Parts: sequence; structure tokens; C-alpha cells
Amino acid sequence: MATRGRPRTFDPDTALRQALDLFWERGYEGTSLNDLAQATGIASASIYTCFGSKENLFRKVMALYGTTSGEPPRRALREQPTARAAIHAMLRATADEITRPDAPHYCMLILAAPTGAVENHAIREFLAGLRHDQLTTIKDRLARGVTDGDLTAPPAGLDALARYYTTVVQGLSVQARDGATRAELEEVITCAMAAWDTLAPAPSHIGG
Amino acid sequence: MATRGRPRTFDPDTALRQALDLFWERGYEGTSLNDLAQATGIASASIYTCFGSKENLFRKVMALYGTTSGEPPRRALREQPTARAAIHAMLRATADEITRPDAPHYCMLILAAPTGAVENHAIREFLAGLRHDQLTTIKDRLARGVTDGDLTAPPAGLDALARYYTTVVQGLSVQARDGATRAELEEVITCAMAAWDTLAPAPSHIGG
DNA sequence: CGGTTTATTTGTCGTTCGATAAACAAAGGA
DNA sequence: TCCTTTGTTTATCGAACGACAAATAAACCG
Repeated sequence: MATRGRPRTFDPDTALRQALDLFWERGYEGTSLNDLAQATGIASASIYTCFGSKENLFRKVMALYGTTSGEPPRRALREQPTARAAIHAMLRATADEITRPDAPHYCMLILAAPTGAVENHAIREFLAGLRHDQLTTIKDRLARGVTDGDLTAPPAGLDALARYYTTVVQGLSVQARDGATRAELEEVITCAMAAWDTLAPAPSHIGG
Repeated sequence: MATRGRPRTFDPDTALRQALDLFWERGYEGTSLNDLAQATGIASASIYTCFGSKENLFRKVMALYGTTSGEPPRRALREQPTARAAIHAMLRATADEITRPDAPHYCMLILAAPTGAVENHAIREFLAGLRHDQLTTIKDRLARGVTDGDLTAPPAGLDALARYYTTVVQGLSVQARDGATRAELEEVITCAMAAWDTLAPAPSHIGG
């Protein structure tokens, strides 16, 4: 039961990356199938045969985006030993990603389709769902800090703290989009982390 | 030299507000002239006679937006007695504006056209320029705090502090867009203000 | 009143949009 | 080899896009 029928003349993964580049630069509605056909060198009919529809292609592109550009911040959250270090490293990894010279200076998840035509409501909610996952991931990391003993549950609440740093992440993309440099983002991150010790003092090591 | 020619059958200011509502909800590219004609009850040809083009109409809409929804945060910056109170009140006024029940839950300046088709580059830069004005306004208010003596120039730099709070403002819009409540935004603001005393300690009153 | 000016109505321009239908081509299976 | 399966090519679909031309209508001026 090997491959049946005529084989593909292009690599879908390569096409997906090329589509990613376009959607990243121009957003969902700003990218046309004509643009995609030209950038990939594939006729639009073949794009439909392979990916189904523009919306479906975009969803697959976002999956690829999540496993590539989304990975460094997620890894920072995962691998840093304390909640504080994890948040700090995540912010810095985000700043790194959104100031790369070879890519648009913002997070695609945030700016590819925040508003748009009524007919594309489903796509916007799809992205909103992924953004909500960001918040959840950050919240989970803070909870792990409490479990690990490197963070005392702050009076403001873990949820508030998680939402605060999510807000900073999202604001950073607008800043980078508007031309802020990596150094300027670093300053913003420094300010954002200054809130930490007030909000979430390190646990006293009594008994530990 | 009174009115010459056939008088208008509609009020341009009313039409501008109706156009504002649409652009606010759907963004620049997501709003079509057909949508605008239907919402205003004006034929598209009359829209062109009165406003010139879609781009020109949008620029006038943004001017209206700035003097209406943009005013409360700006007033907060202007009228609060100290830099700290000004920033705090501005953040709260922003949260109020982006959670009004009768309007979209985000700042139009930030989300109406962050990305899009190549042909609309000028509109995006127009909005980016207005966002830069936000940053400048905040920076100026901090500088006034130094002049007024309620703020010592922070080691992080006034620019860094201004950019930090601009980042928070912009992040709040993404949060509200994604369904965050007014109360949740208030928690974020509390966290954001927690950084203040670490970053910008109040001046000692020696000699004052 | 006619003449000028400006706005509205009506219809449509050429382009682009996302999406397919139909015909053809290249592979494996029997 | 012929059939089935799948992908590609080519052409195009109907709708929507921003924008405008021409004809008509309503005001002021003289």
C-alpha cells in the first residue's frame, strides 16, 4: 500500500514554510492565494488539492509557527529552574524572536488577524484560542514554581501575575512592529521584571 | 458666499461616526465600501465625493477616534498631579475605554491594521506614527514629573519607563480583545504599577 | 428666469478575491 | 497493458473589491 497515483512535484513542508513567510508578513486577510501561488511556485489549484482551503492552510501554517518560532519562549519556561528565571528568560526569548533580522518584527499569533472581515471570525477565534494557551502555559509555570518552592503564591494571585506577563509579551510585539530595537525591548523587560519582587517575594527558607 | 450648489442630504460627522463603528469592529482592510455605504445609508459614490477615498475616510475616522476614545487616557495624563498618579490613571482610563459594553474591546489604533496587504503600507505607517505619539505623550508626562519634583529621573531612564507603560497599554488591548474582563485588566494594571516604586522611587523631600 | 455649482443617483469599470471544473499526466496494481 | 488513483495544468467561475463616469437634482447668483 505504498504511494498511489501521481506523485507530488513539490514538498508540502517547503510550501508550508513559504506560506508561513507570507502570512507572517501580511497577515491572514492580507495574503492572497495569488501571492501564495507565486511565492511557492505552485498553481492555486494544487494548493487546494494539498491543503484544502486558505483557512486550512493557515491553520497548518500556525501549527508550524508554534513548533518553530514558538518553541524558544516555551523552552525557556520549561527549562529554567525557578518561576522567576522562567518568566525572565521567556520574555528575553520572545524579544529575540521578534527582532530577528530575517523575519517580521512581531509575533504572528498576535498580529496576523486581530480584527478583520466578519466572514473570517473563525480564524480570529482560532488565534485567540492559541493566545489563551499562552496564558495557560505561563500560569502553569507559575504554579510549578509554587510546587517547587521557589515562589510563594502572591497576594495578587497567580492568575493576575500570569495575565500581567502575558500582557507584556503581547505588548512587546506591537513595540517591535513599530520599530523598537532589541535593546529597547530589553529595557522594557527589565521594567517588567522589576514588578516581580514586589508581587512575588521569594519564599523564606525557614525549614528548607 | 453662503452655501453653493446642492446641499448634502447627510451629516458628514454622523457618517464619520458610523464609519468609525465599522472600522473599529472590522479594521481597515476588513471594512469594505459596501459595508460603509450600507451602514451610513449613503451611496458609495457620495462617500467618495465627500471623503475622497477609503484611505482618506479612514484617516478622518482616526482623527475622530483620537478626540473621543483617545481623550480620557490623555486627560488622565494631563490632569493627575504626579507622574505616578498620571500613569496609573491613564492605564485605568484605557481599561475603561476598552471594556465599554457599546464598543469593541480594544484600542482601534493598535488593532485596526497591524499587518495587511502590501498596498496598504501607508495606512499601517500612519497608525504606527500615531502609536509613536502615544509613547511621546507618556514620555513627556514623565519628564514633567521630574520638573515638578514628584519623580526622580529613574536609573532605567525615562525613555525605558515610558516605553514600558506604552507596552502595557498595547498589551491590554490584546487582552481585552481576547475577552479579559475589566476586573482582570485592573489586576494587570496593579501588577504593572508594582514596578513603579522599584523603578522610580519618589524623591526625598530634603530641602523641599 | 437661466446659469453655475455642487451632490446624488445609477450603472459600471477593471481587478482581484477564494475556489473549482475539466482535461491531461504520471504513478502503482492487476 | 489497461485500470485506478492521484496530482497538475489550464481556464474560469461568480462575487466582491475600490473607484469612477454620466446623467440627474437641488441649491444660490445674477
